[in-house]
Amino acid sequence: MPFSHYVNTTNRLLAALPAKERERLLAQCEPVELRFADIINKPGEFVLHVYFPINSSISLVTPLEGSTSLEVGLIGNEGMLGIPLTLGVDESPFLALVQSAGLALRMNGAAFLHELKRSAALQRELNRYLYVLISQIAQTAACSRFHVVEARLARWLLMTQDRAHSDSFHVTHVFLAYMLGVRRVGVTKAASSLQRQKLISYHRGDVTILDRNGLEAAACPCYRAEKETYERFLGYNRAIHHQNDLAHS
Amino acid sequence: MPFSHYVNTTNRLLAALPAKERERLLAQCEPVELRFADIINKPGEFVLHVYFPINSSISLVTPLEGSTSLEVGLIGNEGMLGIPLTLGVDESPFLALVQSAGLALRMNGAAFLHELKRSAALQRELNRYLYVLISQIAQTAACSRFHVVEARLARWLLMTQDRAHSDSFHVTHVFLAYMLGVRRVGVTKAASSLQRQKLISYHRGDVTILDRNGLEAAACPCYRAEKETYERFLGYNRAIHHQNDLAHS
DNA sequence: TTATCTCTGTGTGCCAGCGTACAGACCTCG
DNA sequence: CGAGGTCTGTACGCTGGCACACAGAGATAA
Repeated sequence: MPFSHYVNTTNRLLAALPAKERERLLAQCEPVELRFADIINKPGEFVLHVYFPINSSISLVTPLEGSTSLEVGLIGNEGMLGIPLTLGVDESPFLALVQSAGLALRMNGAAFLHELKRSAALQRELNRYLYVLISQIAQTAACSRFHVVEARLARWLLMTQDRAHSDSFHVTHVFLAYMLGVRRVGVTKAASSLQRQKLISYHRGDVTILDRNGLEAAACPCYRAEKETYERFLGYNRAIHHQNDLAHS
Repeated sequence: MPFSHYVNTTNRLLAALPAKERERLLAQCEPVELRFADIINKPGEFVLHVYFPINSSISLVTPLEGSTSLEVGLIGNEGMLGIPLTLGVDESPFLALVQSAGLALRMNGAAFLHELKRSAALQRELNRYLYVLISQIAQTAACSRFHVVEARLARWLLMTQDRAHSDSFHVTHVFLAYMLGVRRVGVTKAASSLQRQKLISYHRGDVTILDRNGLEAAACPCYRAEKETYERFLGYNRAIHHQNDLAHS
């Protein structure tokens, strides 16, 4: 089954599961095409499904009184949307919207909970992922408090590129302003600065990363910090350890 | 045993457990006196114990490169310090320090994990608490991004008062600046403004809340929002529901 | 009492980001 | 081809918080 083979290597959370449990989950997933800026979940709404992104990414946005808001988390193929379910809560505190279009696997919430009960491996994976997500939210909090727009924008672009698995993707200045919690004008300034430095190029929403290293230099240290956290707790090395653990048990 | 009777009504997380499991946990806890500004855990350090605050409170602080930092969470008698353990991780991403002095119950991490495995009720409680904590971190992120110092300070004072269960507590401007991620001077300005409005009074670190309602009006909406989240997911009403659930089962 | 340390208050210049407004370039569709 | 919508660039005055510096008042200990 080529499809299943394809996807089980692309969502890393699923990929880290023992084959049997992974197949059981995949059998209950349906592939869905996520479109840019689609809203998957509103704050306070029931969570009906969980999503495992493949090459798409999903933003977690905290609403605030008024029209302001702030992205606090970003979910790509390293994770899952629908964490509240694993915590025994059936609603989400966040607005979840598609940040870069692409493929994801969707699974019914009740079915997911049923599988979660059966699979200790899945519990373990999700727990670790939750730890990383919390770290990310906290890091983003400090970042958005202290760092200037240009550095935050650079970080955002890098994180999105990592999750889109592509050098170019679609995103407008208005959308970025919404995510970063700044004015659109602020994004325009920062973006044109990055473009002048030949780190990126864009035209009416189509952004291309030209110089990844340069962009990393322009980004705040949060990008590196976050990446290290991911590597450390969800990365390849850990997977090796995990295999060893299994071998010993 | 008067001590055990006293404490089991004061940490709400423990109080929500069935008597048998609560007693088992309490038997393995030791009471500790937490002193102002004591550091319980540094980022990246091993988590050796979990803490259930009684009338003390503990801050979770995200460190950033340089000397800057930001408080992202606050733990009082509604919760527990040591969440990473429940996620299968033995270190914390945060600096945990005592924000208001008082009593807490401390338990060995390994013993806690052992009990956690045995007690479905404890798992349930901690899961819900974790959900609330995540909401709080995200709320704080947006708050510190958008709201002015004076409103944030008011919020902070209210949250601390709630957890200290007392109208006055000890905290200096420097400490507050550290928590709020601003300059000490900024705190001095905001605090003297609140004092001019007769909402609080302070002298060399001893703060007293004079007008709680006024302070709530001066605080950003985040305070109310957060309180509602707590009530909703950890509060009394939920406890009632919980009792009903038990009765039906 | 005196020296020292801690805590709080004030002042000055600076800057990033804000709110608002407007204009030009580009795209799409009738 | 023209009309209307979308995306991006620029300008202007404003303000909250920044860095830095200094001063005075209260606490503490010799």
